[in-house]
Amino acid sequence: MAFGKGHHLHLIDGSAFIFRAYHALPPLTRKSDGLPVGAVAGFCNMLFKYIEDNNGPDAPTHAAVIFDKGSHTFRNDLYDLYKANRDEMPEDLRPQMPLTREATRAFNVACEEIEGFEADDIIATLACQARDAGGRVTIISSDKDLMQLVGGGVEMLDAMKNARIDVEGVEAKFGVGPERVVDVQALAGDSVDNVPGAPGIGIKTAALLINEYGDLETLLERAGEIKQPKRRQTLIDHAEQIRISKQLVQLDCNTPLEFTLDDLEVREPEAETLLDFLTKMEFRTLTKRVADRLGAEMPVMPEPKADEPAAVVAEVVPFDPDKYETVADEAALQKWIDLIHERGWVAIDTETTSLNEMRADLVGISLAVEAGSACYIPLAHKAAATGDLFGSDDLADGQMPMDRALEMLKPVLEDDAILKIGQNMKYDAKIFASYGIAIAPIDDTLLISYAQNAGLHNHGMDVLSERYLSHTPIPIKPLLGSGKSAITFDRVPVDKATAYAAEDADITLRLWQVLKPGLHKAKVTTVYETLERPLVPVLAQMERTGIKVDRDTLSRMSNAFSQKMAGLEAEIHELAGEKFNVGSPKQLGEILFDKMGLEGGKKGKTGAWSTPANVLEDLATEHDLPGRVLDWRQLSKLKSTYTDALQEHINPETGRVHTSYSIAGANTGRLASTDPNLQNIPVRSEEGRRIREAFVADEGKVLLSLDYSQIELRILAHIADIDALKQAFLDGQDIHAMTASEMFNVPIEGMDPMIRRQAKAINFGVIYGISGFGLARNLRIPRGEAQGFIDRYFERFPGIRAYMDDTIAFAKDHDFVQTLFGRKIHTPEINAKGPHAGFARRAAINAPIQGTAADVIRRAMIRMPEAIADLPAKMLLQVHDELLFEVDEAAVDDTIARVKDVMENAAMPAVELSVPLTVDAGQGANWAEAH
DNA sequence: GTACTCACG
DNA sequence: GACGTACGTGAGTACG
Repeated sequence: MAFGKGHHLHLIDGSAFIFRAYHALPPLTRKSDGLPVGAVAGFCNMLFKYIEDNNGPDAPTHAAVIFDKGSHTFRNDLYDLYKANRDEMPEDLRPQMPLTREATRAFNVACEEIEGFEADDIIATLACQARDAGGRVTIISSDKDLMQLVGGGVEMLDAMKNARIDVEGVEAKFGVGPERVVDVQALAGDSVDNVPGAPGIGIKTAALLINEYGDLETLLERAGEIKQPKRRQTLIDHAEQIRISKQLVQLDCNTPLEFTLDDLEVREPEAETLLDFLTKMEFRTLTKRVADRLGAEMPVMPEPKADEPAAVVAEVVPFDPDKYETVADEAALQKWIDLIHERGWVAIDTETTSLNEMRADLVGISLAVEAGSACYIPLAHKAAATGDLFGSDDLADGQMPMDRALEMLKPVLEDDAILKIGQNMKYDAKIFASYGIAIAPIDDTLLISYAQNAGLHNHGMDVLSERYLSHTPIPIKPLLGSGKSAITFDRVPVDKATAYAAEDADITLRLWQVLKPGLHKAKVTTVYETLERPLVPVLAQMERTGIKVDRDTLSRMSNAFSQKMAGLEAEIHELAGEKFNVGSPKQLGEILFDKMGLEGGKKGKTGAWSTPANVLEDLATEHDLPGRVLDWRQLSKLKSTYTDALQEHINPETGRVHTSYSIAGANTGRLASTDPNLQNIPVRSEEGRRIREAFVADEGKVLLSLDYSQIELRILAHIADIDALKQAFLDGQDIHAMTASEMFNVPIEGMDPMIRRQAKAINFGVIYGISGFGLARNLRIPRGEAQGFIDRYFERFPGIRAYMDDTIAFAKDHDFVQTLFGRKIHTPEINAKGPHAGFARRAAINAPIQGTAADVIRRAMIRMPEAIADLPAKMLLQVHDELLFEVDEAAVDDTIARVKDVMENAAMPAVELSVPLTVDAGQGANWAEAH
């Protein structure tokens, strides 16, 4: 029966499948000969999934995969720049192209291509024919160029989002119906295909115009009527270019075909042909799945040799918790250790009783050696006791002794030839360190993602799994519960623990397979290998060392603060004439602005009064109350955040505070310190500064603080290449005084401190992406005056303006900015419109400077352990431009010399800065003295 | 959970 | 012409 009513044609955009497969998978190769087959593997998986998903009641009666063929088409004759901006096809993809055709035929799906025609035109022609014959059509593609075909029984299916696109979908995308899509595209152009369109007109404006004038021809004829002068002129000037653009985007429904719709009838795959092909490609898992599906026997496949790592499994293996093994005895563990030796790598994850590594006890270890192949080794799970709400303290059955397991694993974990892969390896490294195991070498999926994707998204396992594996990990919450009833992992039943823990290792391994090749593609391999990965053992050691904090000092201060606060509170209530919660900005606002009627208050987005310090400072001239509140707030902050909270963080076993640094916390490359944050211990106010007296050196030792002097300004001077600034640094001048001297024509000798202060504010402002508003607020001067300063500054240092413009232009082009060491910081909002834009611009200006400084100190830290290995000195803390050490009194001078040398030369040899980096040193019995 | 406030570089 | 603005963090408290 000829194709007609009741028939349903599926047209698959083959190129789209290929490119998705290519980019989604790591560059896999065929084991036997190294032929690149990653895209073919992904293509086959997608095709197989498509076939499996389409055998229901709405199954297609006809189907074909359509490919492009030849690079020159009639569109190139119309416009020689058509698709001229396309990158060359990647080297390792080219040889896979014929294989995708072969794969399609092997699946017994019609495979069509015509020399000199784009797939889109063949699809258009077939869709028109099928529609005219009264049948239905589904185009499987997300290419917006094909949207013009939708309607009259033709729909699209975006396989990636699994979303059907009908007429309404097209209208949502283009703002017009399918029949006017080409008109909109002709106006808007298309940067992907290099279709010029009308400059300055995008989809939104194009749809607006087409809807107003009906169609493109009418619009062009009546262009003179358009009100907006710029738009009118654009359309008049570029009418011809727009008409050509329309021809470029208009699909051709009259492609000469050498086959008919009836040739595309759906056929069952032939088992032998298909399995032969898959076997030839050496797709083990897919071959197995296809064999199962077709009821055929699994063909014999060449086994990977035992003495070399197996090929990365190319196929997408489904997640299946039932497949994970619980390892309960030595024999089972030995089997896994053998597998690890065969592979040369293993993904590993530890389960413990606490997120705080210093207090955590090991509960179990999970391992994964290939996608879908993972195990969990329970080691300290507690038995569930009947009738006892709190469970038993006895160990559960079916676990091997922890000592024995660690004894067996230690040689593997410390084996130079075996790569240990983890997600946030610093955590696991610290756990293992507490059991005397120095895990190395390592890879860390969190850091691999950070190196290539900083600024785009977070790098936690949940996010990465969703994003790169389309898989939602088993949540931990249901296992542990929350709040008071929460249990620790050792109380989780072993079977549930296995499903959860082994999956984590499995996910980690798959993430590594997907993400690791991306380092090279993004050209950040060096960043990862010199700035991220080596930091893991360094920070692990620093965190485990911790810093001694004197509880009595904190406790005494806390009591003193309490008393002062009580006095202030009474005064405040007296002044207010009523009692209220001084700590509530909402209540305070009501007292100040509603009751007392003071001016100058602003409300936040919740409608409550906002009472930040700067507002209270202004009000303090009017009334006594705001000043008291400011004093109270300072004490409250110091007490709650520092003197009280810090005591909670003193580890009872070590008597020290062990912060945790997140390597991937800040987008710019800075570290972030948590639990507690030791990077924001007070220093600016005299009262707060005394908190630092509680950070002390152990007996017989001294604290050393070494910090970079003006590192960000030096880096700015280098990057922006400002001769005057560079010279000032070379001469060892006071940089703020020099700036003031240049700007205000005053001599450096005997300079008014106010002038210098203003110059200093400007220097900082420059680093932050200065604005008149921001500077005005900071210096508390009128906005116009601040703007005058900025103008004068740029006049005097034109290179700074050039640097800013260049940086923003670079960010707009690339969607990222870079540090001197190649670290990429993505700026996804840089091309956004509206209030985000200014924000993104300033962040883009700041990121290379802040990031380069962060890179420098990272390099210093990574070199430090070796540099001070023979000294009785330990590195304790990092505070962005400062490193804190604890050292025997006798070795103070040696340590200072050694550390200074490492820090001042940290940029070299990778980068030779044109300004010197200088480091100041201080020492004392506590941090207040040392700083 | 979000908003506000404030500590640091 | 109006709007909203210094960059990067973490944490404690109030409040719905």
